[in-house]
Amino acid sequence: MPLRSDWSEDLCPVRRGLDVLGDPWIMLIMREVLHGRCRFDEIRDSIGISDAVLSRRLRLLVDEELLRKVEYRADRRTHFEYVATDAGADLLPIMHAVSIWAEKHTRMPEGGAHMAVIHETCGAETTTADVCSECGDVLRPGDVSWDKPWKATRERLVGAAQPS
Amino acid sequence: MPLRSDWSEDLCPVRRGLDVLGDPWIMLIMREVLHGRCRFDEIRDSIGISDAVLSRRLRLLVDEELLRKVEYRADRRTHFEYVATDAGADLLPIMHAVSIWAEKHTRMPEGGAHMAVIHETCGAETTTADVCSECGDVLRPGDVSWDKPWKATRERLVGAAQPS
DNA sequence: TTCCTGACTTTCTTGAGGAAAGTTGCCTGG
DNA sequence: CCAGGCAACTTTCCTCAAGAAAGTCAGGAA
Repeated sequence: MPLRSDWSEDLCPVRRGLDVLGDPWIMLIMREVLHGRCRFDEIRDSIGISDAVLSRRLRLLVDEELLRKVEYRADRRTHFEYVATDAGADLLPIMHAVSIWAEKHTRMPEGGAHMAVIHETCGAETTTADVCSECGDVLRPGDVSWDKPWKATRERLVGAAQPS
Repeated sequence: MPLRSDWSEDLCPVRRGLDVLGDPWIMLIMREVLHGRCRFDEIRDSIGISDAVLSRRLRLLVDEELLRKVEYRADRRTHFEYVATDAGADLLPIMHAVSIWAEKHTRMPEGGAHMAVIHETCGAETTTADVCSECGDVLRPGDVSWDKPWKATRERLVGAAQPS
């Protein structure tokens, strides 16, 4: 439904999933939100998307209930931010799977390094997508950090917002 | 590199992965190949892609070494078929992750049903993406069947071709 | 020789992507 | 009280990809 063909009525779940996820920006936007970068300009600047496209994608993601748009007040101004719903937070295994695949099968560019996914609950690095390879627990955004040596950061992800 | 922006030099593996996988057709084509539908016209007819786009995508997938194009003779004619490389076969966890997500978070259309992924090695259905939730083995295409009740099929996937 | 088929390539129109500039409403400083 | 910023979009314009349909080409088959 979002871009070209509408596959939301397809019987095969892979196709129904790709109806939403088969766009390169969707996953990047969701990744930023799960990293706590939730404002329009933060997302735009960190992934390098044009205003027009970001605006369209955010509307789509709210329609599809992967994000929820909420107002909040900071420094005496009203801002908007986009927070993940349960459906949005559940994209984490797909991101892990993509990341595992890319580390194995794409060429690591100059200055790159291995990105470790740390399951903070048990402290170990996990090498599988949806359950921790060390302790077997389901991986949820709030329990996981992404360690990016090339940026010298280790960021704990943020999970789904509680439904208001 | 494939469509619009080139993200193949990005330091983040998620972005490098999406450089190739962030297109709805790529995953569908690879799914057909892993199901043993390897010829141009088989792929076209089963996923409903236009000739021009399929041709471009197949060239891309061969360039990126997810597929290999091979000649074979059948019924006294020479045909071409596209077979998965190791990198192509390793997309399986991503497909599983997409399918698990879609079954949980998209509306099941009229006439649909749950698609079970069966790990034939142990005989159980697996509910995780990359290792069998029952026995813990790594899931490889040759050991997995997709059971689609709405088509009354249970197809064993085909793995990577041996490098020639 | 002509027909058919597999595997594309070409043509054409519509619509999405990307860059840049314009818009709107809230808020602050002078 | 007015000018200026800023956040969050929307508009405009140009180029290029998607999708539909028709054309191409080579190897058998009738």
